[in-house]
Amino acid sequence: MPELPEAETIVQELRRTVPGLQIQGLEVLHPDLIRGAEAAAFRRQLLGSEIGDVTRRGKNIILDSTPAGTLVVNLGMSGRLLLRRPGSHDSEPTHPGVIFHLDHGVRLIYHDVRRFGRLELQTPEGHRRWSRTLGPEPLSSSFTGKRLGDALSRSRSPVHSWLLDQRRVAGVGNIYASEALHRARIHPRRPARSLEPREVQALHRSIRKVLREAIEAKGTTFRDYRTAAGDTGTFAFRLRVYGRGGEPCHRCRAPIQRTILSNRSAFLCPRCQGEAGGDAR
DNA sequence: CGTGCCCCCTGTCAGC
DNA sequence: TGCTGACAGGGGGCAC
Repeated sequence: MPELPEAETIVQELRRTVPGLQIQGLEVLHPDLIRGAEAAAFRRQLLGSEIGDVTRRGKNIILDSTPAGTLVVNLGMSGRLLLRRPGSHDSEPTHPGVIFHLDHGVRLIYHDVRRFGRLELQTPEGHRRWSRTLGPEPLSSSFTGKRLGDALSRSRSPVHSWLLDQRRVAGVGNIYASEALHRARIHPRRPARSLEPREVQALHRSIRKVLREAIEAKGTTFRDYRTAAGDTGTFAFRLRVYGRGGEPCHRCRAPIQRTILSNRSAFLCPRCQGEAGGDAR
């Protein structure tokens, strides 16, 4: 569910509150959410630690905690990281998984209906190793059109599936893959290596643009995603293809199609995104 | 190694 | 009013 813009939104909100707070209590209500260690060890190491910087890698939320290590939170499909201050009038979450009790009565609640999400405490060395398995950050200056083109040229996968692979580019998921390909006018089934140089450049630009715009809108809420404050993101109103099967393309009015690629839905405009390639229009 | 498919889990909604 | 099946922002594991 949550992709880079949703994780980034949560990080920005957490940064305003949690750095400097100590973990006074920790409830692990669903031990199956804890990766890489027993829930008891996870809890023991984090108790008493102080949360430092909050950052992001791809779709993952990273909380430095001293001396425990690096806490990596992946939200899966339905995960939320909710911040609750004492005296909050918000209703209690229905599916809490892990609750961090911080200083001053502040609670950080990991909430997840489907429990596809994961929390993992990593050592500095383990964290570096894990980070190296992910592709470049698409909003960083090191993510260039040339680098994208080189990587695409080594794969026969449909470009939509390629974009979902976190080892290629970190942070793009099903919504923004469909959106970026529509903006770049590339059919999602095109083999990655078949893209022309100008199509690679268009895709590079559209990935960065759609991610930036979605961050500005605090992400896309379809059903489960919420910001740390519990708000919905507003980018759903600005989606051009995702979730719009049968509705007219905003550009050419042709009906948007839904198709299946490696068991995930991909949305496209069959007229704007010709399967044969950029020259076939 | 790269690629495709199944599965993890719960909730919601459309169709009968 | 149920029941059943399809589907949902992700990703790990396994077979080929």
